Amino acid sequence: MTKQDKLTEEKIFNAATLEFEEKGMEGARMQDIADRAGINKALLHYYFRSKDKLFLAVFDKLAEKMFKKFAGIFETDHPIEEKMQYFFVEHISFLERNPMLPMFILREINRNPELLDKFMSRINFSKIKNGMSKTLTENSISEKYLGHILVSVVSLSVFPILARPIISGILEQQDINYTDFIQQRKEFSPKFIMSIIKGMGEDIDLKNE
Amino acid sequence: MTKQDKLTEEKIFNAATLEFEEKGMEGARMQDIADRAGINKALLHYYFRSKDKLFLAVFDKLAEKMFKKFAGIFETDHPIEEKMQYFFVEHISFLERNPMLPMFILREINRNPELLDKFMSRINFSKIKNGMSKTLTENSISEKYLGHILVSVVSLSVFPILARPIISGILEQQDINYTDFIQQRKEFSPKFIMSIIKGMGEDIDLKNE
DNA sequence: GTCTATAGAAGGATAGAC
DNA sequence: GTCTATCCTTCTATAGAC
Repeated sequence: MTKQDKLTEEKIFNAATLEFEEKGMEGARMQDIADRAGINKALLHYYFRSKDKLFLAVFDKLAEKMFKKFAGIFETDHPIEEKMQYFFVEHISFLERNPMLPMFILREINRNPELLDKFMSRINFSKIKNGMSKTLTENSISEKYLGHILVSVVSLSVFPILARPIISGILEQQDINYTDFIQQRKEFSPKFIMSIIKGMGEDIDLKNE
Repeated sequence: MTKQDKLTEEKIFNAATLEFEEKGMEGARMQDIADRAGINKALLHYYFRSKDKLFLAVFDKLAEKMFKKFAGIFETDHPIEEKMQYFFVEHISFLERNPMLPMFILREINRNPELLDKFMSRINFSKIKNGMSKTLTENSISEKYLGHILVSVVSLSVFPILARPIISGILEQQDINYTDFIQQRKEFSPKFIMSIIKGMGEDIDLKNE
């Protein structure tokens, strides 16, 4: 493979990534990808054979990107409070730079459930699990609540990005800026999670049974 | 309009609702809608003129459905704790019966931002705002945190439904059933929100400034 | 490796008979 | 009001020249 090949393939792949991420498999057009890459439609097929194969390559890269960033943040060895502060700042900042990523992943898995396997193979859940279970023990919370804490963490960071247009629309009615709102959430969300964990420790119904 | 007209139009509309909700504007096929309604493609155009008009009618109905259920739950006049318990049970149960609804709304607004206006016109935010601001005052929390509480509430109820395939996949690895998990969330989520509100009241950084 | 031209399939929309 | 047949556009994919 020559230098020129690599360059063209990369141009195509990057163009396809932008196009698929924004419009999804069903909305993306091979012509638009070619235009974005500054080449011509036939070349797409020369390098990737079909739209489906091109899409799968893009999905795989974006699935890895989504999870790599996510898991990496959890791997630190700090106390839970700092870990949460670090997580929300880093993860929400990441999502601000990649605002289409969560919608892309969820939309495409919803469209074609077979993609879930591809996505799951990118996930190494044990790392996250290990990083968190110590924290739970310290707060005398049963491990069976790990899932509920993690889902809450991800909900609080991802949903406000997913629902940006709607949230933005409602905030505007109150003269609040969406971007400002998101900055505030980087600070508030870890406090919210700490409150939840603290509440779990106190609530007899949620404590070790 | 005869009785037969009404019946056919209804059959078409219901079939279209199922089809659009599941596959979205770009994934839905007029042929599939016709098949589902047990009639033929030409009749779709006779009643709704175009795919776009049919889609808009469906979107409008589903936007109303989504918000009606949502706001209605907030309108009760009970103390915050009961209100939250009621909200999560009712809203998550609603989403279990309509698991595609949140993805549909978010996907379509993301695809075509013009739909946001249509959606916003279905929202009467002041009702919710009034219902909640009394609660905030009682807990000596500034009204400027209303948005953060509401977004957190919706995040916790909607995201676990949106991300069902992924969450389900991860839970399976731990031998946990997704449906059981969701039942638990009906009980836990209001506790989480109460912890957050309580934490706000105690946290000097989040208190009235 | 890259282009132009075009084949071929799919899907939305309409004409016209009943 | 409902159907069959068909048009027309759009889009993926390939053939073939350079």
